[in-house]
Amino acid sequence: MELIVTEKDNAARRIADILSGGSYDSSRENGVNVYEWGGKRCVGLSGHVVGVDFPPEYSDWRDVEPVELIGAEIEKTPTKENIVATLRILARKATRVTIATDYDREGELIGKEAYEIVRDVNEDVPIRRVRFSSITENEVQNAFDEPDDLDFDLAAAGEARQIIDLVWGAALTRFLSLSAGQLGNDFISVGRVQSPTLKLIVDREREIQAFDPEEYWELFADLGKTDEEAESFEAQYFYRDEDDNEAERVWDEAVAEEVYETLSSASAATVVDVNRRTRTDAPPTPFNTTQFIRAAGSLGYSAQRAMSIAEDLYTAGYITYPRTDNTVYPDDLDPEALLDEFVGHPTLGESAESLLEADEVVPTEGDEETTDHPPIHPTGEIPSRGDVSDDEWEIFELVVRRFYATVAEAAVWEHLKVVAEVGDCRLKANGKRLVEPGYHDVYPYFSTTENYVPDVDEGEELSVSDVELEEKETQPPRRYGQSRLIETMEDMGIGTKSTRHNTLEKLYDRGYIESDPPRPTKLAMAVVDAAENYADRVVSEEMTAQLEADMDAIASGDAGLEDVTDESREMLEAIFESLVDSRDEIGDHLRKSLKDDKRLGPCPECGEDLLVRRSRHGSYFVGCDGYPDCEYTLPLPSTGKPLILESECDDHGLNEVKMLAGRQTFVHGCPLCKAEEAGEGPILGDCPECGDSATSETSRDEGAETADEHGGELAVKTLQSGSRLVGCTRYPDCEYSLPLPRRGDIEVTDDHCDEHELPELVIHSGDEPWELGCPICNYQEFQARESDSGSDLEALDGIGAKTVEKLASAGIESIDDLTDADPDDVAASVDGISADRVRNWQAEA
DNA sequence: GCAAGGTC
Repeated sequence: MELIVTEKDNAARRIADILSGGSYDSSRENGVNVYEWGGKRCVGLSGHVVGVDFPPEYSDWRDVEPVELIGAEIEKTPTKENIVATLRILARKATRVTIATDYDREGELIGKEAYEIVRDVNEDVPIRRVRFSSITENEVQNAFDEPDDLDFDLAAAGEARQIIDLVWGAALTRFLSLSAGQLGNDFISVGRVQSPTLKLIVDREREIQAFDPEEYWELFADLGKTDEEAESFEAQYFYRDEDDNEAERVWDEAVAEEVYETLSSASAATVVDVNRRTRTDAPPTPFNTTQFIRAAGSLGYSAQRAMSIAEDLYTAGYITYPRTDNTVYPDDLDPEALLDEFVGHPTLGESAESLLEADEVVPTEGDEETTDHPPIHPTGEIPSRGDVSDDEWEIFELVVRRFYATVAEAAVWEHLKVVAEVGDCRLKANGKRLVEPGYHDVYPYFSTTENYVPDVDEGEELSVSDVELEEKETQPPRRYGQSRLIETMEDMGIGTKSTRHNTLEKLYDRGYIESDPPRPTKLAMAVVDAAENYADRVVSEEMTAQLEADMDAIASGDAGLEDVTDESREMLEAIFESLVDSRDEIGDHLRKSLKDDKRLGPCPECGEDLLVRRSRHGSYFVGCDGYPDCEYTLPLPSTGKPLILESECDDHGLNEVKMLAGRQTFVHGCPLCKAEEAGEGPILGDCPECGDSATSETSRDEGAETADEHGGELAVKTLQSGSRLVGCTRYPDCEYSLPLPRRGDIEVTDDHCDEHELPELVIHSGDEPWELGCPICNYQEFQARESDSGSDLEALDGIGAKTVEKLASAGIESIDDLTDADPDDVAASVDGISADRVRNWQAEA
């Protein structure tokens, strides 16, 4: 039996299909698909099925000096047990094994991993390697006709990367985490790819912080043809700077005022130059992963989300493999045949038909041509609108239309630049018009906004109106968005098409960046600081550049794996020599930054810092750094993850808080203001659900360093809406609440309810005070009455059982009846109810 | 519980 091993299941199935002429059988072994035909079996791995790690005796971070990891042995262990097991079973019976993993460096290493598993159970079986650049009939048949051997040097290059990444990453991650005492979930990570990416974000933030805005002025005027009623158009003042370049910004206010005077007092401007030119706007190149992420980003998708949708569309067979660097369609892609698949489709058909009308369909090409996967394009399989979600459809359509665009005509713009003179001041207007929409017709994702400037002749007089002098400030550089970061990573050569979006996600998870576009936390700044000072290499792109060069040397046989990894280990040893002496200093800085990220401002009770903390249950709250001496706390909303904003509350000097919860994200504001607005009134007694006297089993967590240790109490609260209730002081962790009437002053009496140990309440409104009694008893009675009368009218202020009866006599049995009724009619037919009272109820309803 | 790289 011949065993064929591919990198993934999908490739295994397609190769089986090609080699068997469609006549393969499939079965499942340990949850792994095996395709079988005429004495051959084909099985797909799932990328790497073994991983590198240190032996178990190194696994306790506190027991091992991080520097010891540098010289530690490294083991390879199966990470996908079921696949490894299946491979072993099949390999025992095999008389020949063919490795058909992806045609790239990592594919060679994955192939070698399969090779070693096979060799382990079958010493003699011949093992060969086939390489093909895309899974098509021709390529695959040719590859199998001319098999080759595994390239062990190329695989070794990949292994060197694994070792260097693990040793540097693990040793430095553990060192920083230990120095700051951050063990467990909140460890502080460092790595060859993540750290330079983080530095990129931090460097930009430093520029922003150091930015000193400068004032400048810009001047605009509307110009119009005097002889007709054509629309006027906006023109901007400019001058020639020292380098004879056109400049629009005026840095001197006096000069700006002078120009303003000249323009305002002018009655006409003379056209001194008219410049017309056409510009071809070439259609975009085929999608690689990065450009796909960028396009999806402009539709509002995060990098991670875009990739996840693309993976789903790929698995379902609608688009090709989404992880690719390739921007050149392979020879075997027939664009016309692919366009044909869309002909007649209700929304995508028309564009395809128009493209097929061209004499020749020639796709664009990008700069990068690789051999493993084609650029992302539709397969020709089209989902029904109901088969996929709206987001999936939007991404699918984007991929389809990008393919359309790559085979469409260029667009043509006509630019018209007009320069007019007023005295010695010059004004210019840039008009543009899309004369040939070209690919924009089939790819509507780029802006095609035109700017109107009419035809004018040199020497023509134009009217001048609406002269404006605008005072502006230079702006700091903009933060990188997710897609810009991924593009920059690609330019720097760090990460791969498959990992760059995950790296960003990792930075979010580690608490290094927040929000979108991502902003670095104080912790991130401190980590980059520390790395720059002591391990500059790990935050630089050179580490990757050097690694790439070393890997090339290994692959070409000019260097051995050991030479490269030994040298790398020596460099890391040298770094650790200076690092260990500064352990405390580094740890202090990291700890301080971690606290800065959580700090809101001074505690109103003791003056220490108020910090955002997390309870054992995962909910967030504000607690005092002086705990346990100071037990001051404030609640935070239960939805979302708090983000501390730069803005401060004027009253309390606390930073405002935003709650990040996807689309439900909202600004909560100053938590102390919120607590005051919530108007916590007098404390009535223990909360029956979470109070100290509550007998609930889930109420306590021993040793939790949070306000949760104190039982909740019931207080009278006034919400922002103005409605009042009796609620728990531990809200939002405890949502216990009791209703209170909307109007009237609440008196808390000294009498207590025997059953609930709460004070009796009296409501003062109008002439006679109303004894509400214990709020729990009151609520229970209310519920009982409501279930008796079955009417929702009692929910309204001042409607009790008696009023319900009265209203029923007038045919009003529900809130709906009441809102439909005429207040005067009701007052006329029901004794003791005024029209005004009815109007109040209607307003309330 | 560390990295980065595959893949789902």
